[in-house]
Amino acid sequence: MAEVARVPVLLVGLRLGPFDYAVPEGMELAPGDLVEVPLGARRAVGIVWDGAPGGIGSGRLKPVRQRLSIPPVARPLRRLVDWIADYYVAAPGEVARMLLPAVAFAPARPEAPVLAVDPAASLSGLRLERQRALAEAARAEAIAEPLPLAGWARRLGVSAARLAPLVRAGILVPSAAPGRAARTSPRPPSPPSRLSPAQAEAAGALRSAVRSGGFQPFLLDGVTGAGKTEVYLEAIAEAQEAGRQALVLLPEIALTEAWLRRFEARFGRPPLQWHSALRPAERRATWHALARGAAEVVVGARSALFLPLPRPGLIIVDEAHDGAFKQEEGVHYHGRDVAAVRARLEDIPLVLATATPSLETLENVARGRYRRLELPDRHGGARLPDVTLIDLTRHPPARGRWLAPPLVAAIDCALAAGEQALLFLNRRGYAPLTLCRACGARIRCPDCTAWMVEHRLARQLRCHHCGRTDPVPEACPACGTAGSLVACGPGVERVAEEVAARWPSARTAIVTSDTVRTAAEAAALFARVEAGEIDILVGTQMLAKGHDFARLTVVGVVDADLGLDGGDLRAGERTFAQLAQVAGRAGRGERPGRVLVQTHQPQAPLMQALARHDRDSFLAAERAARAAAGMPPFGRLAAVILSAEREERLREAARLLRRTAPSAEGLQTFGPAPAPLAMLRGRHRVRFLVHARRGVPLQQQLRAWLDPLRLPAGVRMTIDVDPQSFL
DNA sequence: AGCACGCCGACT
DNA sequence: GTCGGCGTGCTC
Repeated sequence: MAEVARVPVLLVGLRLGPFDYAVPEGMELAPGDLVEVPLGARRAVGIVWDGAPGGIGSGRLKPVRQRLSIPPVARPLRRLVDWIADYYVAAPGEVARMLLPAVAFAPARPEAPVLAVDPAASLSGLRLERQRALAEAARAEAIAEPLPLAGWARRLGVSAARLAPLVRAGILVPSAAPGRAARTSPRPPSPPSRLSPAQAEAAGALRSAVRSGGFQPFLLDGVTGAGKTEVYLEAIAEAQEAGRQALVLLPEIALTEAWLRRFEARFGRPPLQWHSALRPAERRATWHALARGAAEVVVGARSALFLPLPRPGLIIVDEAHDGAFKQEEGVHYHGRDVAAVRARLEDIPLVLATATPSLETLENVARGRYRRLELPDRHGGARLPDVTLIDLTRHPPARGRWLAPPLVAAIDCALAAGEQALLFLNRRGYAPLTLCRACGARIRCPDCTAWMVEHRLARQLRCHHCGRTDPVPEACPACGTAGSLVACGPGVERVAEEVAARWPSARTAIVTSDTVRTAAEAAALFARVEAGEIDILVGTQMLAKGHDFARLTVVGVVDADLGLDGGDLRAGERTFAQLAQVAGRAGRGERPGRVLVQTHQPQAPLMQALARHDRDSFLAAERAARAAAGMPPFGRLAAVILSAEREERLREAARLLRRTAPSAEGLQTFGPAPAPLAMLRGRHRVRFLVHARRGVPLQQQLRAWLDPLRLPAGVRMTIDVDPQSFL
């Protein structure tokens, strides 16, 4: 009997396979093709995978049902799936789901025809006065670029139906220049902004790397305000000139208005965007435009790493130190590291841009794997701000207040000079803790090991871990005493309250994920800041990133010690980066900036290094400590977190893991320890931590340990290789 | 991840 | 006497 042709198929979204399927007579399948296959009683979507099929008996083979008309998954992306599954100890089918967003399955919609005003057309075909007025208005718009009908309707403030007579009368005519092609076709870029010698040198190195191609990783290392963006925009220009696509990753795309404006200033049009706030139609258009190679530049959050790029030329990770690149749900991956692997698999240059590189990245530089390009000075002659440490033990704020006298004085000065100030406190809400004066009870989340945080503006108590919200109670829920609840400690809302009391005429804005939810809101806010309509900004880390406010001269850090408790491996590194970033918002324009840092430990090396702008000596000390302890990047960690609703099931699972835990040469397993969030969303959690010396095959050990285990029902296991946060 | 199969409590 | 709870196992 003739052997049936078979292919391995990776089942998308399933922790299975690849499975073999029979290829029906007359169907042509190549690796990367998307197919629909039968799976038990249901149907599943799969990707034809590479390599030899498995050896399952041909009697059990089922045939592929159909080949889907979706652009196939290119080989570098297939290898990326394999790499991620292997490195992060995940199922390849689960990883594969990340490259097929739902919109990939919706066919690209045909482009709406675009219309332009025919200047020669006569208005005599219009009978009604209001139609003629509309036609005049359309002419007056004198829009160079043709728009689809809906675009004209928006522009003129009428419904699309009211424009129909104008189309019939030949005033709005189909245009030969299609809108989308006009937006994406190569156009000579405007002359680059003037670059400093250091910028020009870095840009030259990047341009030549893009020109020659090949995997070449760079660290673009420049102080805040050094003009890193302008440098890598030159590399993007080079990619465009070579007809290649560029991918730019930013930590929080919703706040990239300023970035988009700089891009548009350089290239004359915006790039495509990819982030969670996109509407489905935009998503679909973007995905398909990239897949068919029509678009040149896409900027996005970490999920943009998995977009199809048939002609890739360059990957940039901006603010590469940022913790937001680490995915903490589902497949735990680090966007920065996956970007590096994708660049290697695509054989193209990679640029990590940051003022505060991670120790991991610096180690790659030290070992000669990454090339460092340095921008030591601020752009345009601006100086780095003066950083003053305020010793809170010597200059305590008044009781119930949070701003120490020296910081108040500095803000007084700035306001008197018509300048702006920023107060940074990485704590949302009004107060992190509410307690009862009568009985001492503290209000906690019933589902998490966490306090409920008062949000006074929203009149709610919120759990920042599970999203639970409760009304603020009138009486203590424990003892019933009315009016006994008091707010403890400051959040941004409380600092803003103090600001309002102290500077009643100052215009203040609170900037957190609660108050600024969308890109449009962020854009509107930052426009007001630039127009001088805001005097004092009070906000969380959202304010620390990338913004460039020319009239902002004073930055106050309300509590610099906040990130340091908790015994996290990277607490120091992260705190330094965050404070250096927020400090970097001061004095970016012509006026010099001042940063005032409130701390209880001004003598701590971290604070001293911050005050002296001496990043490198701080990092050298951190590096030495990590090396001595064999901690990353001089050794590796993986966390295994078990969670269950029923505590006894969790204990049972923990005992099982403990009993079977690997201990090999250079490998140690610690735990079970209660996870720092011992309860999250109603599930109990414990954590194991595996430490491996350099060169020990960590993932192999994890698989050998965990794959054969049969966990008790209801117990979930999460593996986090290279954990960044220790929650 | 689904979905079927299978073995023990409250209903028509 | 059945409906249904979810624990267990399987899917090329």
